[in-house]
Amino acid sequence: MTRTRLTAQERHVQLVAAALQAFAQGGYAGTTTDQVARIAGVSQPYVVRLFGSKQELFLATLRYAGDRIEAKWRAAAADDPTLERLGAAYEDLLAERELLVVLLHGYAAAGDPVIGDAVRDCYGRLYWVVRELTGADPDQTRGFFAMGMLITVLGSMRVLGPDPVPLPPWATELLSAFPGD
Amino acid sequence: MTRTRLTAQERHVQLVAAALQAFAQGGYAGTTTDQVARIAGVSQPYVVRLFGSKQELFLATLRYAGDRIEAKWRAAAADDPTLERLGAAYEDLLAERELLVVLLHGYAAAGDPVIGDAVRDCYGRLYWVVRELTGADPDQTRGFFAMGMLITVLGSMRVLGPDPVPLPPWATELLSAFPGD
DNA sequence: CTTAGTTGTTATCGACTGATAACTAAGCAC
DNA sequence: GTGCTTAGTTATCAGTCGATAACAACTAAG
Repeated sequence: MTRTRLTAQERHVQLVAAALQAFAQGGYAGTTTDQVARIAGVSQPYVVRLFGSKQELFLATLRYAGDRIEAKWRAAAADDPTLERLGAAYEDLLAERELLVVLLHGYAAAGDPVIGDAVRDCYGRLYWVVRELTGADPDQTRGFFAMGMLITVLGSMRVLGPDPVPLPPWATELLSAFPGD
Repeated sequence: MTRTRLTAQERHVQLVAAALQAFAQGGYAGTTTDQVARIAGVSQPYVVRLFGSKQELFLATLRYAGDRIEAKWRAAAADDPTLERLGAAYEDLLAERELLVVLLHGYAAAGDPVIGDAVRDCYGRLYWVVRELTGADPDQTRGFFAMGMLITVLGSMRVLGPDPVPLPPWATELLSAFPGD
């Protein structure tokens, strides 16, 4: 079987997808470029060369996650430009938990100046998108993002989303009146 | 100068404090036992031997952070057993950002089964404490934790708490109507 | 003083990891 | 088909890290 050669651009896309899986699982420091390479089926040095460094790959992955969330929200707003609709769209994203978890890793790792800048940019972008799409005032928007962070954390803890752990009592109670379920 | 010898118990306490600083900065995988040892002024192998493994040290640090938050809330509730009061107490904890950030690292790293169990236990404990102290219903409690997660993430991003980064416009707007400021 | 328990250190190792360099081969233009 | 560009590999390394083992030093009891 002859390997199919991809363009550098196609390989970039494929590697970011692989990195999303890997980084969501292990975080920035806890993931090796070799793990990403194996998922994508290429050699480890090639990953490093395509992105320049592991950090650049992580930043690209954060940007990708932000892009996906923005796109999801824009699609939802085209249907109904309300916070409720966007909230439902965000809950849908739990189906691809890696998207949210990799950003959570980014927030936690914001102590690193480079990652901090990237993650603040991402958050700010999403903030303006929500305001632009829904016209919600800052107070409502803050409440929206608060619930979003709770969903994100619960998703990361496997209490929400696919393949949840056996739910402890506190979790079932906390989620009992959850709009989306 | 002769080194002061501490009891193993005192050393444990001191090392958890050091680990809190270090793990908050770099996360679980991104922090070395040597960094923790240097902060505490002991040798790296001694840290490992006292806790058995790096993972045990991290778990001890998570428990400590949970304990501190619980204690803060109990003290606040003795003053006034309302969600508002506990929320103000939580914002006060931003002064010790490491406490919140190390837990955030824990949530993000919940993909590891051992850390996941620990972090779910911690979250559940805090959930019951809030309900017990304030008598709030699940719906109100969920809103409380949602705002708590937003505060935690913004604190980790250095947008809230001590030594903030120069605030981008989205951040000032998001915080404009913030109760605590 | 001596013996024993506890606190701590230095020495060392095997495994791992990101990165670099040198090399190979596929596709495309002419 | 020949030569150039681009995609991808193997080989290798210097640095790092958690862990283990062996040893040293302080303290207290009898």
